[in-house]
Amino acid sequence: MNDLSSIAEADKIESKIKSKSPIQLSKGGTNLTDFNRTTTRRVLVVEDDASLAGFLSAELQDHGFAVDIIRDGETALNKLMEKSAYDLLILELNLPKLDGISLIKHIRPTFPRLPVLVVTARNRTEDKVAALVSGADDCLTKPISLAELLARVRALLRRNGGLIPISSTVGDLTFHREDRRVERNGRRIELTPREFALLDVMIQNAGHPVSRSALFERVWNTASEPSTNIVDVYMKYVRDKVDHPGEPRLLHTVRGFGYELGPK
Amino acid sequence: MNDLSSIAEADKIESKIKSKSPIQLSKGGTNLTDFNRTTTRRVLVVEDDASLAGFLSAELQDHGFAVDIIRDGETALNKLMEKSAYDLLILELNLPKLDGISLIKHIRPTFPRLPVLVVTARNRTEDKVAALVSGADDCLTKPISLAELLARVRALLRRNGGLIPISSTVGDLTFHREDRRVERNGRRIELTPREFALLDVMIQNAGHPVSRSALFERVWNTASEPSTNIVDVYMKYVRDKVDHPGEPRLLHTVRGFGYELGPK
DNA sequence: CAAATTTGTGAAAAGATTGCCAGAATTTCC
DNA sequence: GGAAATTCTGGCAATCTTTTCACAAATTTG
Repeated sequence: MNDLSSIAEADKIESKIKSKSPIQLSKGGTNLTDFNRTTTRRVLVVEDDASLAGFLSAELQDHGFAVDIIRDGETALNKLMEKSAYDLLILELNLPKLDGISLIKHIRPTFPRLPVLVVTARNRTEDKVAALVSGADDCLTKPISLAELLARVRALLRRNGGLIPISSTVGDLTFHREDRRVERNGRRIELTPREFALLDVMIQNAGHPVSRSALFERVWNTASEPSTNIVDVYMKYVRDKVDHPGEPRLLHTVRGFGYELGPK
Repeated sequence: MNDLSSIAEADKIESKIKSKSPIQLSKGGTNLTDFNRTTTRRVLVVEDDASLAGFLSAELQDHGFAVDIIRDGETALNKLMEKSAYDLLILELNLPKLDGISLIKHIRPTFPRLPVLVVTARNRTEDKVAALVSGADDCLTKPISLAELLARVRALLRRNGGLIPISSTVGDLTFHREDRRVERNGRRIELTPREFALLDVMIQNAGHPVSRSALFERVWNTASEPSTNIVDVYMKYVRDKVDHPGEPRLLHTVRGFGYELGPK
């Protein structure tokens, strides 16, 4: 498993592969957005068409995911129930033994946060709606575009944190989750718990703007909007510790939206 | 026609539209702060039964949607063609002048992605099938359950996974709705909230001209006509960032009407 | 071609958002 | 309990965004 192969490199491969997309997508996406990931995301593909399953599996593995394939709904349900080790479920709707929608309904109570990406045939939009109504998180229509698939898989994994890497690196900033150690350029950065949580969310979304409300929800663990400028204040605290004068800035403002972490 | 069009803002529109004006039920109030969070979704209800139309409209509005009601198919078609200003179409099949299925067939070529939710009477499964075949995205059977209606409307409008794609590509321009990222040719494009909303509407209507008033309605979230050249000014801002000198132009002027996004 | 209409451009005023600070409230730790 | 660290609030200043308006440029019309 070529786990550590940087995703940016994998994206170059992507552009070589002829896209099976109906729409011509831009060349490769030029994704500088996923920085070094140090843990593997585990994906369960439940798909009864062998060739599509093979395609999905190969592409996802090329992009650094660990993939298991199961061909029918019943086996998938058993596997999920006995082993809750997946970060994402990719699901065909027409499945032998237990259809996709029933499968979602069965697993949702047990795994309320597991991201489920549904794959449907074209012209079956009522299925699509039914899937979303019954608890799928996202939906793709055949024929599947590789770029779109990867974009959505990443978006889903990013949304609720997915599987959290033990350590991450953005530019010259390293972030060690388990022992709460943060360094930039060898210099140790001491963060308070909230500051750490804020930088954690930024790290998990490195290269992507994060909205102020998303930050508030995840760092302050609440469902409402911030009623004060608390997010901004903490962003300043973290900035003061991370971005020293003379160093290139890592924490950028996205005006009217939120903040973004990344070299620029 | 006992229109409820007692809303002041409707005045200007009435004078401009030649045929019978639809009931204007959009709630006014351009709130700059909330347009960033959640753009108000605009729903067109085409329903000939006044009481059902009223019910739908009231409930949808209570849940934060802007709703217009039209009572016959022909007027609906005109309104849609004149302004591509809706995010969702809710459609009765039995309509005066132009039935629902014909309406769908007429608008699909122009609005390939507009979500259409059809409402049918019970015991008319052949209608249901016909509607789905001819391009409807989902189907509800009377009597309508409110929870079901809202669930399906939301499913259809879901930014990621519904019918509106998480990211779109036009030529070498890629647009990531979810995380507010826009790139052309690998070059990152930073947009202010309004610029982003404007480009979003253009992207959703790529390949088709969008009228100036439709842009104003959707980007500025209002029911009236622009009283200044604000749309043109913002189009220039977006152009300056998207169409750099030397690159093929993507944002074109459609004289006397509005603008169109697309390679050409 | 000139007049009329429509669209593009620059600049400045008005409006909003974000940065920053000082101090108050809360929690943690001894 | 008290000191220290952390978290939070509110306000003002700096910065950026939005809007308006006057005029220039482009296009259509007569």
